[in-house]
Amino acid sequence: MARPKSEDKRNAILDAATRLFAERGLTASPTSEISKQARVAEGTLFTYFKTKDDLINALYREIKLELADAMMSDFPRKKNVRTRLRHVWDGYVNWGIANPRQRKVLAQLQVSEVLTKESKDAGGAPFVEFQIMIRGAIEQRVFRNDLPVELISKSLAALVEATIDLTMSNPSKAKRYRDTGFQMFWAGITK
Amino acid sequence: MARPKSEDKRNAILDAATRLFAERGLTASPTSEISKQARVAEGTLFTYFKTKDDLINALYREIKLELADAMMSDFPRKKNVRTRLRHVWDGYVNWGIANPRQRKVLAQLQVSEVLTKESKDAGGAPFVEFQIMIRGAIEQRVFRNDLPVELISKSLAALVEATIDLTMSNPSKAKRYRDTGFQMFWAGITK
DNA sequence: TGTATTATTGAGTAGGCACTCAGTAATACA
DNA sequence: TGTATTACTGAGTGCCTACTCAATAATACA
Repeated sequence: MARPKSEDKRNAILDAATRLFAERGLTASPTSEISKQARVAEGTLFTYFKTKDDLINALYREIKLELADAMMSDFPRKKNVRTRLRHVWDGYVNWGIANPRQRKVLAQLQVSEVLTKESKDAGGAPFVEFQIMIRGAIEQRVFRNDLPVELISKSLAALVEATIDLTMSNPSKAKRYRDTGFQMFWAGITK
Repeated sequence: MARPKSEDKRNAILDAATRLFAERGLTASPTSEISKQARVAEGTLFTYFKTKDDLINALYREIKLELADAMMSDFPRKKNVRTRLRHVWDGYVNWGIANPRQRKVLAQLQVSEVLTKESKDAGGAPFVEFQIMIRGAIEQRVFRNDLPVELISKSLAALVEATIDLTMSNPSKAKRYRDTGFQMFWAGITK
């Protein structure tokens, strides 16, 4: 085994990358600066991640996992569809407000050209339970006719994003935006 | 006046940039490659745009203008709100399907760190008429209570984007997606 | 305690990039 | 036609970047 790698250092590197990526963008954040902020030598960064692209892909998976966690923890499996969707909605909104940097980085990563197909698949994996819920609800005719699964999940994501944006620029109305946004979403998908 | 600049060359540069940015991303598209594809010398690029960031900002405005044009041309000012919104919806969807590259580039630009505040303002300007329509409809109580203007415009954009994504991956259902998406949007915002 | 293995360091390297500039060609205007 | 002005060219420049590597230190295990 010899000397083991340190989970702390790995996290410090990912944290530093998150901060820099959010502030300056992916390509304006050199590995020299990332390692400096993480308080490790530049070479160390490359023992934890083979290339900068590797680091970026790892960060993507990490953030997706966190987000899925925020949405699916304490998921009320026994309750009705509306309640379950509302749970997911709130989890997403709260996560976005509490983690603006990760959210900003995620937005950059999703349009970047460096994510591999494997990373994209891995990023979607934690959301399977959510997908299954949607499919179940479609079969039970909870939603309006012929709504494709993707339209539902994408519009949820989209409306949540809009809700977070609004809340960030006017935090005192947080509760109202969260309610209004969800009502809008629910009215859109049900008959 | 001496020798004038050529509108053609300027467009060729912007076109080449659009193609490259869509395929490889902003930062993986060197000015040497852009000028090569535009069939001009690299120096020429810098007589039309002072810096690469300048070029990017100019491209952003150009694309936003095209999009606004697609949404607002033949705008039926006399018809009711639903019809007008549907017009805008269709214009946006059709533009996105017909111009996948520009759409992809726009997505990249919007999260990039190079857009100036001036460019962002300029990019929003062509959509004022749309904003005015929304505000008018709110005053006339067409929508459900207390919907913020931004939530309406952002969710329109978001649902259109989702609709376009779906259509691109399943073109035979184009018409259905367009209808379903809009119905969903309309049901969401009205009471 | 000794040893094999691996992490850590940071100066060094090669490659790529945005941008320049001196020479040349094209155009507007007198 | 002549001239002033400006566009056009592409080799050249200096900076910055991702990544390497030889030396050193830390750890697991016998």
